[in-house]
Amino acid sequence: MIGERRKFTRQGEEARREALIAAALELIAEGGPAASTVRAIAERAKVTPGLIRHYFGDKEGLTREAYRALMDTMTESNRAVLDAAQGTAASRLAAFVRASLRPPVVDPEAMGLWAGFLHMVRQDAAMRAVHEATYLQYRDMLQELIAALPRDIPPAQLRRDAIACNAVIDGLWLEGSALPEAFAPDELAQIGLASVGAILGIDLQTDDETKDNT
Amino acid sequence: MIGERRKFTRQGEEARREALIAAALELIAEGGPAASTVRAIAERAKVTPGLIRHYFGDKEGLTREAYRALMDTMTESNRAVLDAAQGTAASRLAAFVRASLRPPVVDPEAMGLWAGFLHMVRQDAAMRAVHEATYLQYRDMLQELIAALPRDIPPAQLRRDAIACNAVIDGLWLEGSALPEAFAPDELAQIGLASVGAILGIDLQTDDETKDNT
DNA sequence: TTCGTAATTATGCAAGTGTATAATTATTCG
DNA sequence: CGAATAATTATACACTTGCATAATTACGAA
Repeated sequence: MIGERRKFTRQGEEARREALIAAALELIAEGGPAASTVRAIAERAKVTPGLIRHYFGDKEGLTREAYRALMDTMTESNRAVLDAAQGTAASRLAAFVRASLRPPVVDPEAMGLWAGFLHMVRQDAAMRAVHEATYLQYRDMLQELIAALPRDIPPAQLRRDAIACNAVIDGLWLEGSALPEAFAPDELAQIGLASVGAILGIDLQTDDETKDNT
Repeated sequence: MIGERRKFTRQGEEARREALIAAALELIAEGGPAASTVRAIAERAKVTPGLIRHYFGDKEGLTREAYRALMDTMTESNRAVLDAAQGTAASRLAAFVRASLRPPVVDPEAMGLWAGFLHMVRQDAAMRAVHEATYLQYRDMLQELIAALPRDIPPAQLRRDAIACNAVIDGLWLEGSALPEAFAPDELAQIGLASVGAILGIDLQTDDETKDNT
């Protein structure tokens, strides 16, 4: 009578998959890939390691799906910001940039998560495809916003502008997430707006929406 | 007579430390932090695992010193580019930007290395200090170059300009390293020059040195 | 209620991990 | 040439990892 077998309730495929994916993402964000062991994942998902095999085949399968889920969430969130943005083309672009340079997007744990997956992305073709798709989706949203601006530029320039704006935003996001206390609150967003504006030759800062865009 | 004890020659502290550090860096670059086990490191350095303990105390000690060595090399290399750059302030800045957006700086393995360390940086205070110092050194070089430009701006603006230019360069470096085949050769450098120029309000592209700066 | 089945847990295992300790050997110094 | 010593290797160990397989148990259907 030493070991009472653990009680459990059946929660169905979807709930379990989500719980395991969420657990894996949390662990990678907190302690890097090394911290996301099958046992740690199972414990956090309040489940036994065997379920990982049952639902995902093996740990790599879970990791792949976790990455895909993460990227889907990010894209979805960006899309929501894009759709919610109102007003002129410039103010919509400004809102998009601002959202990318503030919490919860700028966040040390989010960056840890991103970095944790980076080396897997380099070695796994399937994951690299997901990464590339996500990157291009973001850039396309940006390009869409840029194209709507009242400017007169050759089409070839559009791609370059989008790449450049994407890069500033990425760089600021990275630095703000890696060294959070090195920047004043909203300093990143302001620099981002100024830089994107300068690159595109328009003014994004004297827009009314500087304070909030709920 | 089954096991002949392995022959060896004494190579002194410095050589062994360097070999072990180089081995650790290579392994992290190739396969991420998980690939840099004590046994793999020792094998690549043509040495036995015990030497890691002997020279670095433990694996974490080696990892710390490897990171420090990597960062020192990067800073040194940037410094060399800075010192070698000739001509007007604008052309020196252009050379600096260009060097940061071409191989061997833009390189998938270099990025893998950088990403591999990122999560350790978040958790280890000593490594975070090294990271912050390296980042600020790079930004200061940039700021120095920017300050020398023939512009008339308030001093508060200088810091912001440096942060912004650093961010574009970082972002372009990242994207070029993560998706090498997504960009034409030298496309990144051109976009970088155009963007930095736009942010600073000067022209960096019609400079003569566009082609080479050996 | 009973039974079948799929979801879930329990157990076991081979391989790999970092590190401590002991054994050896190359080199230096007298 | 011989002895001392530090550099290097060898061995051992406790722990962790991912995964396979077997045992159970919750739940739906008849």
